[in-house]
Amino acid sequence: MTRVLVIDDEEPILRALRINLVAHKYEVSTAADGASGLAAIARDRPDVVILDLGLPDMDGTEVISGVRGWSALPIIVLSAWGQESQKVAALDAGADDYVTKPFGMGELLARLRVAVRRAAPAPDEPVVTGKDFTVDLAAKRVIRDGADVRLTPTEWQLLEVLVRHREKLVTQRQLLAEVWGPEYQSEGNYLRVYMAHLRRKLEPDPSKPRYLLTEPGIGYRFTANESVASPPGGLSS
Amino acid sequence: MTRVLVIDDEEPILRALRINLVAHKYEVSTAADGASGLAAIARDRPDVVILDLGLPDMDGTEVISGVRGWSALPIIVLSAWGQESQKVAALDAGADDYVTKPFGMGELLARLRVAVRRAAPAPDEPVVTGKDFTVDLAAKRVIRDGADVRLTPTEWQLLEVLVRHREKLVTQRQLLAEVWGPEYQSEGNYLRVYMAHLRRKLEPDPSKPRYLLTEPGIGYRFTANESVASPPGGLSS
DNA sequence: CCTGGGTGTTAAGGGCGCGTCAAGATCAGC
DNA sequence: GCTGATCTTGACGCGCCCTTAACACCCAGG
Repeated sequence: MTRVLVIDDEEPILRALRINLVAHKYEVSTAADGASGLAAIARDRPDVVILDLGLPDMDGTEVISGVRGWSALPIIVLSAWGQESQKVAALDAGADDYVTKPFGMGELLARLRVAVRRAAPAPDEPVVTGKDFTVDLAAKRVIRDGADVRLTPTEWQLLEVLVRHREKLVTQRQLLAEVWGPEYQSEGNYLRVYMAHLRRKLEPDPSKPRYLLTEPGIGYRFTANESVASPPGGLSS
Repeated sequence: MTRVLVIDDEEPILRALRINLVAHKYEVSTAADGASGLAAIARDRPDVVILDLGLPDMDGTEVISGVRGWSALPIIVLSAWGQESQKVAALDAGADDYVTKPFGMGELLARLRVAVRRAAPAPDEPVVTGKDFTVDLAAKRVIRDGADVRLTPTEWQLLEVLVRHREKLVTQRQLLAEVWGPEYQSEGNYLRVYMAHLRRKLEPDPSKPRYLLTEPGIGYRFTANESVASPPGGLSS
């Protein structure tokens, strides 16, 4: 079920949106100001955000750029005023769409469908397999030696981010922001602890990782093919 | 330059759009009806389409679904009427955005930027390859003789700056500022040490650099093609 | 031939990031 | 309220990376 976060301080609008969204099979959560909205995004990770610009505590574009610093999730902006410069500012700050009040619920729902449709471009290979285990992203399962490997929620989130970017290097900041939230970007300890967990559960020899590789000082990389030969020239000094 | 196709049958709107878009550095082509519009999309492959729904020969949603059958290029719909059901139909048919006339040119340009921004997830050329090695900026990976070359964080940052400005000369001050920070602009030693590291790891003959060239007294240059031939004839002065 | 500025090369030491472990805190289920 | 699992937090040792310095080299000019 698609999860929508509505950030708005006007009670009637909030209620109308909630009723309509729930009726169309969305899972709805709400926040009444920008600060709690940002916190809710970091905590709940909704699939799409509907953001009213007329918030009591901060400017709407601040909320947008606060999110865009670490996530690309779709943001649809609502606004009461027709100020064109405000529309331009919000769109350029990173909003995906802009709807002016009063708006028709049918239109908002259609724009919501567009945003969600566009954000789900991953019907490709949900199963990644190494020689020692298989990761099924869609089924959220890891199979090793024919048996399920039990992963805790945090372990799974971390593995999922790495597998989605397989073969690519993912920086520590990016991993921390996507798994723990943007305010944890300096807690490098978490990464080391949970990478150790994953390696103990997945690697044939946890002390010599073949799949979950460390790039010292930068981040981590998940790789399925073992094309890690020793360079012929060597690094000998 | 971003290429925009405008499909509209009203001459004044067409002219206004063309003038504004060209003024903002877009490359503009036009079509006056749905059939020629579809033909133009197939032939020219524009980066984004602006489509007026009020076409003489066919319904706008037919044009949209005709495109969506084989391409995901961004489509922004223009319409004179406020009919909500029409908006919903166009958006559900696959349009990315819907702007109602009369519209402000600033808003349309902002929505155009959003569409282009979203359709171009690869703004930089991530892979640069020489004859002896390959640099993959997106994956943060260097491959030489089929094997990964291990680079330390500083080595990678330095290489990244040089590759981003490939073929261009980068001054020492600029390199120092981008890798070590603006307060290190006089530490010329660092540069020489790390250039030596990179050359030892990447160059076939580190003492005779072919890719990481020194411009004495100014800075360094990364070059992939060795088209720096000396004139064969003897026209020396 | 000598001199000096800019460059290339190498080596050594100190600091820091990484892996590891374990105990306390927090949460979920019964 | 208890119990087990999970998350958080701190400490510690090792290896590697950055820094730094010393020296050889090339070239231009005196």
